[in-house]
Amino acid sequence: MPDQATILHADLDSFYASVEQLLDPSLRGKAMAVGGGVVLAASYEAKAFGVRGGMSGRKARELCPHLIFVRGHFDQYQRLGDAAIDVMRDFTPVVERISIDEAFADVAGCTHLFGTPEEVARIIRRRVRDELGLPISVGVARTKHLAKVASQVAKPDGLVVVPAGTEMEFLHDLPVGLMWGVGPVTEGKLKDEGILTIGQLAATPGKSLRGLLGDAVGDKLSDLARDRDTRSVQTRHSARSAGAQSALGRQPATEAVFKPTLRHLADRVTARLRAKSLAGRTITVRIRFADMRSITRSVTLDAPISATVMVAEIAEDLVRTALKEHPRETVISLLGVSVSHIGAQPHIQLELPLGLIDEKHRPGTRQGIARWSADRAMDKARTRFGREAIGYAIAQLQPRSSVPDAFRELAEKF
DNA sequence: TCTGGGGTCCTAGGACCC
DNA sequence: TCTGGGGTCCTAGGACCC
Repeated sequence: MPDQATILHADLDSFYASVEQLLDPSLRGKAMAVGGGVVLAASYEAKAFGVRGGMSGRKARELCPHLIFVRGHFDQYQRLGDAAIDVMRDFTPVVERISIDEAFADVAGCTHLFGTPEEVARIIRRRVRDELGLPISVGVARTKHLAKVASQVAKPDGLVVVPAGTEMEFLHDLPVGLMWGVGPVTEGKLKDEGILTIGQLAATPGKSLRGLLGDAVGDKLSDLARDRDTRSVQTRHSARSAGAQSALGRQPATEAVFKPTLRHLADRVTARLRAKSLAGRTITVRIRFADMRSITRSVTLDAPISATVMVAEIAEDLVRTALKEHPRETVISLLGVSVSHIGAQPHIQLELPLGLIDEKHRPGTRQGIARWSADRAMDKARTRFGREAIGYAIAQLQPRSSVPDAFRELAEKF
């Protein structure tokens, strides 16, 4: 365990909204949001009215009648997010990006070149402001968790350093909701026990927390509240699953609806897997009904697959079976397809999966290989001519979704 | 308050194995 | 006839994060 505060967590403030205010000066200082039906990001001026990401556009307008909505400039988010992370990489290669607008860095190895971690953090903030025109908050601490909490405390547009040795003091009066891993449900359970601050959490016996929250969450929160975070900054990590989903509004739960939708979703997911030479053994579908309750159904094969039609047909079987189990549900509002148990795409798929797949679709058969080859050819054509240039005819019938494709592309970048 | 899309990890019960 | 114990895998659901 390092004994110096060398971990930085940097987080671009209200990122999408800040970019829009950068691109269009007339938006600066105003309550504005990116999105329409749903708020994807809100400016600080809008947040002052209670507008939050994920909120419906209608609710946002109720809270803030003069709210300005703008369509996103998604290519710019990608470019500016990359540029901000690259500023951190100018100091150290030990950078762990955790989203489009957020990253950890460990500067332990570069302080002899650039000064103390606090000085590095100041330079990063200044450069992102000067070179990109964006506000970024930074936390500096001995552990990832502390650095992350510190950057939240630093917002907006601030810097908070937690010197080594002062961690418990820093955490003591902060609300438990600031901890990584405490959401509304956990916060509610803790509140019911009278535990409101991280100091109170640290004083609660681990055994009680395990009983209240389950073994894993109880142990994790015990450790974090007592500043026992041993995670290091990871520069690489491999994906464990890949998925796609689509909200449908209100659609009848019929084959005519779910078949083309699943084909489209399977195509999106498997194209991404094939682009990284990956394949997965477990196919999971999610169905959300009219009342927003959702169910999942999954099947695990003996061998990994990545062919569009194979994933699509398995997904169709799972949905068909699940809908038969819920005959009273006649309306669906969302479908999702996800592939997990991901590993490298084997060159020749010899293992035969059991379960729902009938013989002609097994990966190791000639048909399976032919389909995989056809998908690879299609992927190449798309790379040259664009995503919309080619696709399974049935998947092309999909109506345009409420979310711009550019945002989907962005969300895929992990 | 009828609410988008991409992920990660954990839990609990059952099947199965030694 | 109240009948072990440990481990792994699978499935379905849920909490959480950005």
